[in-house]
Amino acid sequence: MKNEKITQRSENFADWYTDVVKAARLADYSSVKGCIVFEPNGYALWEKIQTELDKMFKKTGHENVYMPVFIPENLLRKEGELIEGFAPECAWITEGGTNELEERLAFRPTSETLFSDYFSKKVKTYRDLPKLYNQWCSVVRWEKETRPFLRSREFLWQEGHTVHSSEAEAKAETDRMLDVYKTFFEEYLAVPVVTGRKTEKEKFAGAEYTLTIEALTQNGICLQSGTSHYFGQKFARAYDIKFINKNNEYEYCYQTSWGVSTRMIGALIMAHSDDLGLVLPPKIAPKQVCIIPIKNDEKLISVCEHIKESLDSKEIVSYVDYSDKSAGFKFAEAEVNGIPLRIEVGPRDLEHNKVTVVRRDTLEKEVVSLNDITNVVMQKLDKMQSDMFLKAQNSVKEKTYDAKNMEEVKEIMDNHPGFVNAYWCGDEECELKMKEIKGTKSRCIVESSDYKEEKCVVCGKSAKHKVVWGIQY
RNA sequence: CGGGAAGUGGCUCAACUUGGUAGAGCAUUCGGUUUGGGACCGAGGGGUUGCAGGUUCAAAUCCUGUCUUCCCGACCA
Repeated sequence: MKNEKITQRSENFADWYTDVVKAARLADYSSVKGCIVFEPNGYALWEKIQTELDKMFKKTGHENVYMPVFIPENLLRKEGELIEGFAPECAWITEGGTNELEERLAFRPTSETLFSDYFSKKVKTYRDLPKLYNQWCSVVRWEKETRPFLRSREFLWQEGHTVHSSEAEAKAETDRMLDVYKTFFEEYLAVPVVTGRKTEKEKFAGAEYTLTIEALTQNGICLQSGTSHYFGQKFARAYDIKFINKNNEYEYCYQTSWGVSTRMIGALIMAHSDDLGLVLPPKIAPKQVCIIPIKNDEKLISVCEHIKESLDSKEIVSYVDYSDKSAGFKFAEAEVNGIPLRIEVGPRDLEHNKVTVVRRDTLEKEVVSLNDITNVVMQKLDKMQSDMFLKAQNSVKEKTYDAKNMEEVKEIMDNHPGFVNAYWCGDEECELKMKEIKGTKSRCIVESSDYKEEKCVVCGKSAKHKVVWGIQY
């Protein structure tokens, strides 16, 4: 079995990725440079991700809001580090209708400024705090090199923005949301992640610190998949967000923001999919089971429909493939689209009151009794979800290395890239030297202390941090 | 932004070197036979060759510009 439309991973991983995106009809290129069309399969996946994440946000006390897509230039410029970080990739509107604008408007690259402006009007006393908001929207960043889902000029995401009355509470929020992301990635997407703090060089423009979750692709490339930022009082000072505390004194608020984007669809594809196409974990697959009548025969179709009804009653999302294509075509179609389970209903099995169930991840076939089908499906979906996570976890373990010096780092990155654990002195110069090895960057600081025994992998001086390094997409 | 490659029916490509009626496979539509790994036979439809200029009796083909995409690099939360 081989899908002729898909380049094999061993041949060219980058081509394989775009082939899977197209063959599974997740997205296609549009006529707008650097922007993709989300096709029904891709958008359904995003909707499923949204639904599950949104539940988690609501459970942790967040409310959804919506801010404008435009940001007036002066508002964007109030916080110096932010604009410095984002200015090179802002898109600007200079005309409205037939008139040139007095002040140009940026398409939001991120909404800290709008939220801060809003908070400054709404927050008066400690009783107004905290405010825990989230918005689902798209943002625009004028990227030079783009790839479907991984980096595009307009992309969909969620950005949480919260404002608190104490440092401790805001920091706890930053940790909590990183944790929500980690849980979501591991339990729903079945994608293992490494978590930690970004270095000064890699942190979000305007943040005091940035926490991150980092995923790894099958070919050992790192994907920054979600970030949670602690702002301290930086934006509060720039946008004048003050409240009266319990001592009847004015105090600047403490803020956070956190976001994940459609890039996680890229992470999902690169973690699980294979040479036959998309592979989706059952908990995030918009369609979990495909029921295929081998022939276009009334009797077979009626059995298919009975199976679907029974699965419906257990809230398993299934569909019957009614198309008049050949059986082989339908099998291949379900595979390329990453439907977790396929049920083949044909006369041969049906003589013994049985059907064939096939798992997408392992392609394992099992002939099961029609009476047990719903239970078998539920068990298999559960098993598949946990197997996929374990498999991905093993794959990350295999691609995680320790390095003591630059030669070791170079050997790893040249031959079999992945996560590299190495100690670091904290000096940006050393970080830049690492970059000379195939663009290796710090992914995150996993633990810090003033090490005496451990030496910086670059300069050999005493280390301050244990850092995970990698090549990024 | 630098280097490289490419844009021709919906898709993949041929014809370009040497200018002269745009062609194939897949997809699609209709009819029939099929259906347990991408079915087969027959008949049809569909292209002002990315766009804009120029050269020429004549341009998919030569020239200029422009847009888009892909790969490598730089940049990038």
